[in-house]
Amino acid sequence: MVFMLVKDFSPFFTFSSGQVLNFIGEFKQKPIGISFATTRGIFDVRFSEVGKHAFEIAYDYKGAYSEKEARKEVMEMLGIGSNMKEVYSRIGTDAFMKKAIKAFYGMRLTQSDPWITSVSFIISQFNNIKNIRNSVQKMMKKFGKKINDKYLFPTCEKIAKASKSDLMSCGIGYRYKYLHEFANTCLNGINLNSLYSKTYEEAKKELMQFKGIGDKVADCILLFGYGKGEAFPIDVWIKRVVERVYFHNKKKKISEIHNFASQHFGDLAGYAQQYIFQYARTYMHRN
DNA sequence: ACCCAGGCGGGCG
DNA sequence: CGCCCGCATGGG
Repeated sequence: MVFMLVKDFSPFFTFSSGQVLNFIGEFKQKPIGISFATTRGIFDVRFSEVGKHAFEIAYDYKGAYSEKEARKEVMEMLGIGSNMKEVYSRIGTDAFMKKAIKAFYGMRLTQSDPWITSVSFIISQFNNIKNIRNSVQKMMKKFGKKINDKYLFPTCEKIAKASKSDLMSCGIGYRYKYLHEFANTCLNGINLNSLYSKTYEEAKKELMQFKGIGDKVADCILLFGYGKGEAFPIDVWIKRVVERVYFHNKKKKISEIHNFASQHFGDLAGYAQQYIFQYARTYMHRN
């Protein structure tokens, strides 16, 4: 069992925000524990509140990780490597952002691995967060290796070789063809790890070659799977709010919103996006 | 019985 | 380019 103390952290906001879909267990206002499955192991994490926005984190793990790798994995998964004072001072540059930061203080950007993130966000299109999590859980149960009472996240080989009816039984619907093709290419063609060293633009271009990965899903993968902080996923909510708050409610093209995000938030655009998204979902309505 | 969900691909002008 | 349409499925 390993312990860490983390400040400016809210496990509840971090994990109820729809960045990570492969954790096990429900989140309540006072979270006590959570488990993550990767393709290599299971992490059990517990949180104890020790002060305002401060938590003691205890974790244990099983699987093919050295202690050092496990620690890095946990830090990435919880997003506890960032200096939030600095993040907030750089994205909190106007009244709206300050309000969003105050409302979700301690929400971190998390990072899972590229394969898990890609699968999750290919399923996410034209879907809702509850369904996405359900599908991910079903895939883990159906195709993941069982460790005690839990399941690993399935490897790309498992998904590539799954029968159509088995994969369809996870409730992924018409996205089956996207996921099937993606898994097969990951098995035989592209190595997802090769995108770490590419620039944001290059990596995005490559991801968007896949059917089922468009502008928004590619940005989610780059942000939540590769930690490329300048990615700014634009879904219907982000588009609406940015137009409303920053453009006097005028319609803007996706490319114009990307330009705005890049100029306004730079390499912290992804962080800004997460706060805008949560604030919009929680406190604003559709029109 | 409807309606909606962190979009995307394809077809059209 | 911009616009428009269909899309599997589960939950409210």
